[in-house]
Amino acid sequence: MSTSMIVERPLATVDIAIFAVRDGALNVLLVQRPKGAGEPFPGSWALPGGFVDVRKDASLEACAIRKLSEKTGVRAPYLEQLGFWGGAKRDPRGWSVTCAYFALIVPPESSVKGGNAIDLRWWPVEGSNKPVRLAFDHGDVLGTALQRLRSKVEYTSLPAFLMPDQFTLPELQAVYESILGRALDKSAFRTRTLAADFLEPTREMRLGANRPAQVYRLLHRDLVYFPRPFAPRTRDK
Amino acid sequence: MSTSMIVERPLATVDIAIFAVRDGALNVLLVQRPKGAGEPFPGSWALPGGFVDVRKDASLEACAIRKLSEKTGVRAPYLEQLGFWGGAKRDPRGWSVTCAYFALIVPPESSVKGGNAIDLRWWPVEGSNKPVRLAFDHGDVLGTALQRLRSKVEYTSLPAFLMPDQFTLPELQAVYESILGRALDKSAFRTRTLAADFLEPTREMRLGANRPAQVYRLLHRDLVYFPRPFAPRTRDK
DNA sequence: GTAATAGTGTCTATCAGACACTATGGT
DNA sequence: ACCATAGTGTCTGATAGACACTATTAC
Repeated sequence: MSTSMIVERPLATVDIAIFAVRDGALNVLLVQRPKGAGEPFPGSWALPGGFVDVRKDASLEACAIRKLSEKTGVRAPYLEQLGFWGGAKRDPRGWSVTCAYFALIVPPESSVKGGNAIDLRWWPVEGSNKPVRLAFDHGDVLGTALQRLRSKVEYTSLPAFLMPDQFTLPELQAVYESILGRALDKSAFRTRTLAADFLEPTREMRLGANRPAQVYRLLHRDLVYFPRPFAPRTRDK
Repeated sequence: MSTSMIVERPLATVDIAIFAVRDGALNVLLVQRPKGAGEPFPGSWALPGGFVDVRKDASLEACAIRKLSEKTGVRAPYLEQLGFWGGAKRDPRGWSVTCAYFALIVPPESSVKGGNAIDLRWWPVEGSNKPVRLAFDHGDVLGTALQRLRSKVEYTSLPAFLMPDQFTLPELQAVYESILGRALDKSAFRTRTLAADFLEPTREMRLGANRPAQVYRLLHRDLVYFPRPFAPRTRDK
């Protein structure tokens, strides 16, 4: 049971499924694997991430925040644990464990070139399709992340973290609808959202070719759970 | 970015929060740390677990199932991922990651001595108190496990996995109530539980000093989500 | 019968969905 | 005035909690 018994340690990586809304559609950020000799899955797309650096990183979360900041420049994302995947076969280099995170960000205005990242690309998550065949078991990881996202959208304020600082209720509703893939009733949406008490009206109104909309901002950065999920449609006439 | 760059790998462990109901109360299984020289937290109680064995274990889940079987003899527990904890400071032996699982079992009739485990003990989880000061950051892990358990009890069939093969509805309700720490309405409980369609009546009745109760068994081993959580009390007169 | 618990029926408060209605800007 | 979208009011169906009621056994 002592450390000396441990002959071999698994590889340890951190990977992040980073989501953002671009042009009204949910996107995930992927990175292309290097093509050097001995690299696993050369040229394939993968979730951003990599080995834990036991010198630089004080914790797994610090590691995730570092990687996310390196790739996107975003410093305060919504970040939660997604899960872990570990086994002998998932990485040809050996027994490996990945601790996967789930991040929601507001996409940086410039392209996502916070660092040296030219092999970085946003991929739309259309329907339930995976963007491409991903490296390692990242297809599973991304699938789990999408499941988590869609499930939490039913009963939490998650999509609020995909919004810019200022937004209107119809804009927020559109994001809910685009992730859920179905329309929601305006009245019910407004009632439950405002009752959940995580939005604060600003003094501004969003002007357009119609009646202006109240602009809101987040009151705090906590995830709020609604008392019930959106009900499945009852009257289907 | 290649493997050769990795000078040091973190330690990788798997730990399991194993819960069971004993004498009507929720218990967690803990193991006492060995007292040998160089051992971290000698004599402290900890969650069962230990290093991943890259020779024996095909995956993290296989590792968890192996450890659980070694400690309890139970082969088909309810098992889900709980989360991961990793950092430089949590284990004095070095930068370490633990992948923590969450298991619900029916306590073996004999004491929990499936293996060589004499330093193994069930601890009641009274109120929200931790049983003792635990080794490593296992207090945090156990706290998270309890939170998860209590939260899921509000809106899933989780407690069914703490029941023996055959049980009655009042028995199941008692388990819900003991985990939640509050009474539930009998009628509402029956309606929602039976509507969720994961119980199958057997031909047996549980006899006692009163009207016999229908005995049920699980229809399948999937976790069922109720459409809503138990509502907070509305009429509090 | 009495005690005790299992199980049912009924009422009501709540609330989300449906949907029609009003409000308010641009053009 | 007309359009388009923001925002509100009202009805209704579904359902969980409350709680009283009935059912069935042991004694």
